[in-house]
Amino acid sequence: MSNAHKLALMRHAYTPTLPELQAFVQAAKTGTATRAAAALGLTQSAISRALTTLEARLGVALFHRIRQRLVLSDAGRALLPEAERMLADLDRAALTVMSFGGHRDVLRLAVLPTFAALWLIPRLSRFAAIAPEVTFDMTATLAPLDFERDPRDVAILRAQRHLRGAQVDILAEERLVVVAAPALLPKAGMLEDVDLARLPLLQQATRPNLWLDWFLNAGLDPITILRGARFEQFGMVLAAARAGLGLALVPELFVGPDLASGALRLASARSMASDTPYVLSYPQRSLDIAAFVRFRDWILTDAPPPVTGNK
Amino acid sequence: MSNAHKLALMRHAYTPTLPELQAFVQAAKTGTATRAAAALGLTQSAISRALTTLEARLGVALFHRIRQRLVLSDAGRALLPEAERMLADLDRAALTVMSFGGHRDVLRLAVLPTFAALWLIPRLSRFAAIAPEVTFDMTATLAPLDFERDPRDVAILRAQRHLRGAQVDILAEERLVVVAAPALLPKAGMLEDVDLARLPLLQQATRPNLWLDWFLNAGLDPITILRGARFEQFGMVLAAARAGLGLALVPELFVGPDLASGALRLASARSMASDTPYVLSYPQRSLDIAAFVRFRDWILTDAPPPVTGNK
DNA sequence: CAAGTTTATGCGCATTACTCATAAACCTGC
DNA sequence: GCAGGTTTATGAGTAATGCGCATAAACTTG
Repeated sequence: MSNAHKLALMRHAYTPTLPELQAFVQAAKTGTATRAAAALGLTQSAISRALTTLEARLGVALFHRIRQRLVLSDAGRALLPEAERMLADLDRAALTVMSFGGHRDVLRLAVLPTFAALWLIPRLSRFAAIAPEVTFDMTATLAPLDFERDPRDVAILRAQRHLRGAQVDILAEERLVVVAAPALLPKAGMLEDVDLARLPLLQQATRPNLWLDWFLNAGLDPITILRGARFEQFGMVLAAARAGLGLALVPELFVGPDLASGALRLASARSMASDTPYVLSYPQRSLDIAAFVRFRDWILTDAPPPVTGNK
Repeated sequence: MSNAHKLALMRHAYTPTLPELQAFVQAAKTGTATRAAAALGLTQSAISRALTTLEARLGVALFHRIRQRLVLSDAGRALLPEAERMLADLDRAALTVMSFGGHRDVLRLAVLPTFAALWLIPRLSRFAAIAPEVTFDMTATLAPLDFERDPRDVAILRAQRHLRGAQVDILAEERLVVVAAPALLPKAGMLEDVDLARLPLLQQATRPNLWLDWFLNAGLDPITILRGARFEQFGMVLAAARAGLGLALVPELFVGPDLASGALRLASARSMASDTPYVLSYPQRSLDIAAFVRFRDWILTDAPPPVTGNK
């Protein structure tokens, strides 16, 4: 018997099984084998048996049996967060992989949520038309990825031109414009800054300085500038603007559809540049993926610029 | 049938089993079911069967079968790092929990490796005498822990007096002394700095500035100061010093045993203070653990100070 | 004290994991 | 081109595991 074989047998003996871990986690969370059984669709004796075999194989008590309750021991307390995470990881991994079904090439992207919703996803049909065999696994991110640890293929976010461990291509500079529902604006023309300041200003929680920057030279007090409902994502801000709740200062990239439909109008003739562009960032290893290379080439050259102004 | 029951059945259907994951990872790494079988102590048909059931339950091909080789598909490529990590996590969690066996209370500590080896562990017998039911799970660390993510109970390291998300108690200020094997030193008296500089100076890789700081006012060139064998941990530095390889500039905390035994002698009459103390850091939740509270009280008040000089 | 709850366990069955044997496909050296 | 050796996939059957049913014992509650 080879050493690998011996090691595999030993590991098989002490490694908990999934049914055991599932029983353990539910018993730990509910405090009784009976309730754990209900949660797992098993009988109480199945749970009891699983806990017994788990404790036997690990050689340690995971629970104190105290007056018909299962109370975690120190060992059980140590195992619980790790078991929960492992079961969650397994579930997530399974669901992630299952989403690959039916497609040959899958790109895994992490994208700023509103950028994804308002800029990228609406354009994906053009990419799908030229590369129908490629599909996407898209997740939201607000921070750069560490591609040495993260299995994803590419990130799209606002970032400096250089990121550690990644190549960076500029997608678009960010320019911010002021928009509002037409009902909130005069019938014709644009508003001056002093006029803008009289209206409610919708705030973006992750970009709290935007209105301060906009009104930098307007001589207004910060209280005036910062009052207004606060929302966590630009998508929410835009929804509030469409609802007539106030003025929205948002990336020009995001307002094409609402301007085109008339749901929103520009409220000021000027715009404001941001110092941080939207970028595509990806690890060297992604260049070996044909689907990624096609996507990158498409997004860098073929994606048309955003639409601005009423048509 | 309750909703929880229905969900459990669905999840049971799509969740990979451990044998399936193990077969998948080995097949992915070796490229053939035959070699995976050898690694796992199973037959080739067991591997083939496991891969088939895994792909069926996930509804996606994890391998391309290309001329009698198993080549990972995109889905397989996505799953592999996660599956490897999950199996490793499970193994580590099992081994960690198994080490709790036989003890009622376990403290999980992360400690600087040399501090553990030379200061803490030698004193643990005194703590064990007053708290025999407490045992330890001790790991090495060089960096502060993020206690929101890390399940461990306490860290002992050199750090500033304030750490995010942790309470910090000062254990000891660090003072550094110069020691050497007696054979390397004159029969009596201490050396002046100019005399020290003529001897080989043992370097500590993670503390490269120590000798620079020591000789700050000695007017020596850096080349003289920095030459010498380099070691990654103080334990290694001390071993080299005992071997007569040169002078060691090390924390006074660590040299008690060697000074007491005569294996090392002080080579200079002066010492040098460091600006960063050794601290105990721990999250609020650890205060609910009786064993931890006893340990903290012991180490802060009862642990005797280090021994300095020949006795 | 009765009725209802819990856990642990004997017994037996259902399901899963695996082996053995083998067909089919592929590879390599001659 | 062929023999010998490799691989995978699969039918058939066995071993191991997971689980349900029933129940004793212990505990809880009104």
